[in-house]
Amino acid sequence: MDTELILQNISRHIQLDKTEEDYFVSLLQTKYLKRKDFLLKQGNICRTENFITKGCLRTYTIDDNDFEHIVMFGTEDWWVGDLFSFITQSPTDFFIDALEDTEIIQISKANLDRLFDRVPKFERFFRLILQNAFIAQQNRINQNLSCTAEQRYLGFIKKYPQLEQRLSQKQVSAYLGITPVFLSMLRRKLSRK
Amino acid sequence: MDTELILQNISRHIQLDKTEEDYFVSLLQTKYLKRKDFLLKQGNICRTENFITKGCLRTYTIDDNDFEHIVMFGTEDWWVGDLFSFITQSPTDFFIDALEDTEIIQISKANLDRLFDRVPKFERFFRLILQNAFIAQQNRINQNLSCTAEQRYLGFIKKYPQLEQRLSQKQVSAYLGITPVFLSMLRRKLSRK
DNA sequence: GTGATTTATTAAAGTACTTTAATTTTTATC
DNA sequence: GATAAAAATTAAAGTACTTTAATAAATCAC
Repeated sequence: MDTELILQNISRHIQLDKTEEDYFVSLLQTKYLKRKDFLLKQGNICRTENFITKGCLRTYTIDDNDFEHIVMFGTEDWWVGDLFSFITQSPTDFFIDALEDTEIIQISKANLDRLFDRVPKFERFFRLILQNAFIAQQNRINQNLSCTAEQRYLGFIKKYPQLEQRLSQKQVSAYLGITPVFLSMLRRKLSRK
Repeated sequence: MDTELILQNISRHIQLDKTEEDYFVSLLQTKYLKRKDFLLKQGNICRTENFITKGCLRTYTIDDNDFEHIVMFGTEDWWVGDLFSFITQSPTDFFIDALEDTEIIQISKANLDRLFDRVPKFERFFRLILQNAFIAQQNRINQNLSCTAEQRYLGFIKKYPQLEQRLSQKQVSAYLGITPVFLSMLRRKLSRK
């Protein structure tokens, strides 16, 4: 297993000694997803936290009219999963699938609980991860409230320039909360400027 | 200081012995806000986490056109503050003010850091608080993406029936992301049904 | 309690965004 | 490499929501 990226991710927040590092690594599993494979489906229980080492995932819902709404993207160096389902071990509302062939490192609920007991520093690590995610979400809510679709699109490509290249406009529009048709119109308008 | 509510809030997540409880309480301060008083203004640094024992606060931004957008309300038994500013001790983007005369219990950044050191259980407590807030935000983002204003309004009054009674329609509309005029139209339409 | 200020209501006109549908372009599949 | 499938573009008509403005109702301040 290639654990370089995940250990680096962790070392940005907490320092581990060799024993702790080895113990942590012993709790991990690698998983490969082909494009369009599901990591999680609505109604399932989310049994792992997942760190992406390669590829791209999306977390989304499907509404009553069969429209998809993307709550978040995840790519290299990101953690994904449904926290609520994971913590409560209850069925999730979300779908998570792969937009590209993807490689993830997983830790199960039982192993994470053991990890918290044995290396309490990880409580801090997951708190910090969560804090960052919380802040990002808060900003997104604020932008949804205060910005037009055009402003949100510009904000998105500014914040995630490399990600936008990898996504189809359909995916971007499902994240911004507009139709693909309208995104196409926006892009034309912007390119004429 | 009346610490009954805050200790009860904490005991829902972690168990403290008498010494820990006393130590925690020794780090707290009470503050009173009159209606319209500010707890935090854009550009200030958020220096405390705040637990509401009485009253009601709102966290909001003001956009370029002077419109207010409410990111969250807080009332009895809720924690409020700007986490990003608090953690990084950098200037906040948010305003927090009182919609009613309000009583809060505060803990400063320095005291919270001491608390984490001395009673590490509190790391867990704040992680759990944060998890709940994260999940609530995720649901809100999803609803913003997938629901009409009418559906969001109905969802809001269903989720916070008692809170809606205490708020003006102007505040509710600033939370839903619509104009007060349109909310008034929605309410009329719904009442005719 | 009275006047001043803020909030809510209503209507009419305007705009941002959606829907539908037809065509073109790109990507996936065998 | 040919065919099928999915994504992007464009235009035209429709709808959800905003803006403005005028009036009424509720709340605030002295």
